[in-house]
Amino acid sequence: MDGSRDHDQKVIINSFDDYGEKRVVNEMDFFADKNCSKEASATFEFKKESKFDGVEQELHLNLSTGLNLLTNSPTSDKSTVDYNVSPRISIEFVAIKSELERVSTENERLRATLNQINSRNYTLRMQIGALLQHQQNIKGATTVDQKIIDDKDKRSHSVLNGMEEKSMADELQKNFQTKIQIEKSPEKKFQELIPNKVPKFHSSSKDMDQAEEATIKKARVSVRARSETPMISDGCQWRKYGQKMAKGNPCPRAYYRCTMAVGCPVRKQVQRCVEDRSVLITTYQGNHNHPLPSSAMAMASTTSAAASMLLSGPMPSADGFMNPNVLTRTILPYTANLASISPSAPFPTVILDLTNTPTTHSHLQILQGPQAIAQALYNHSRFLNRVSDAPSVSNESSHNMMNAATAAIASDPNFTSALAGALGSIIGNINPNTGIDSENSPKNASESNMANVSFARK
DNA sequence: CGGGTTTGACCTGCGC
DNA sequence: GCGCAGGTCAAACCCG
Repeated sequence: MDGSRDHDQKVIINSFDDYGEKRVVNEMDFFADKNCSKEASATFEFKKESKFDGVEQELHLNLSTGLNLLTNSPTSDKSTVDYNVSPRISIEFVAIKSELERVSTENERLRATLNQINSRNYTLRMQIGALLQHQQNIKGATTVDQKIIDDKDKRSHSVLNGMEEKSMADELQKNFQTKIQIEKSPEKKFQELIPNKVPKFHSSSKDMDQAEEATIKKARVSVRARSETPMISDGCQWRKYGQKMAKGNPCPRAYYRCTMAVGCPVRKQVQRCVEDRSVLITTYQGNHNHPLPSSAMAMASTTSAAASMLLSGPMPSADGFMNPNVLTRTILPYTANLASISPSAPFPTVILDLTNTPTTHSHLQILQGPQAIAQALYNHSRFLNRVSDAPSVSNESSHNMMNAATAAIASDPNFTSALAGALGSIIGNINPNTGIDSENSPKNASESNMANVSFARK
């Protein structure tokens, strides 16, 4: 984008989108009427030249923000947006509508795929759990309880003879180990970044593996949110198992564990912020070993993705690797503290701060709470996609981001439109009625996914 | 009576 | 080794 200012306070702006198409904001006339300065407003004449199906089209949008730019005016909070759309938009509107239908169909297909994958994942986890339990019983079942479990287990597996059972167990174990190795690799990178915040590692590979597992297990996601209730509703069922007074905070810390499935390892701690009692700090640890209701998917996926992002190690940059604290800048470049990695926490911890009051950036004013998370994740995803080095890492992180945003959006249709609008304003190419970016078709699976979800609930 | 909460005891890791 | 703090356990208690 380039611009120049003439003597009449007009700003001429030319911009180019990602595809090199020229977008011309002809005029930003903040003080056109010098004799009527009391009601000065910003007017954007938005002229867009694009090619659709080989036919050159022009889209004229006259956007009157209605913003009273005078700071002393008592009516400054009555900002409105008026869209006077030229009839020429109708052609493009039809094209957009068909694109929307196509995207919706694609979204349904992806949703079905996602459900299928989740289902398979759940089945595999159950099989692994049963297998590990079985192996443990076989190895050293010395207590009475273990013998009882072992007997029950043997009875339940009586259909299989010993050889078949062993073969299946070996196969599962093999697959499980392969999967674990794949999932562990990013963790090694994480150790290099914050060696002081993870348990001490020893030279032997066995110890190394144990330490890595411990770190993965202990990775935490802390969510700060304003709430008058003792616990924020995240869709899961929790059972309180302890309460302690933490040092330096007069408010007690409550300990909860997930009770949606037997043996679910997820724990959470809830404590009020010492600086601001209205802020509730909820710290999640672990991954659910069971399917979640849609109401719980938003928070679970967000925290899971944040943890994955944390554990996925350094993000690439032109001159090597970035410190993970770059999250603060890349996840949400507009506000400083929505997401960060706590340097003082005993375990690697991502902090998602949802307490931010709206900023002066207009496109962020509609984003609060889960919307802010989705915004952050989307920003991060876009950032990663612009970085060319180490695509495996960036793609993985990006994918996790998008999963979280997807779940958050899908779980709450109320902010779908808001998010779509926000994304449109960020991308800078938006249909004000649909929030659809008509020509910036997603460049990769992540963005495609995001767009699909944004439009699906309309 | 079953499930959830409370609360003191216990365990563990870490710093000195 | 000792003390401290965080985290967990489990018996007692509460509630619908």
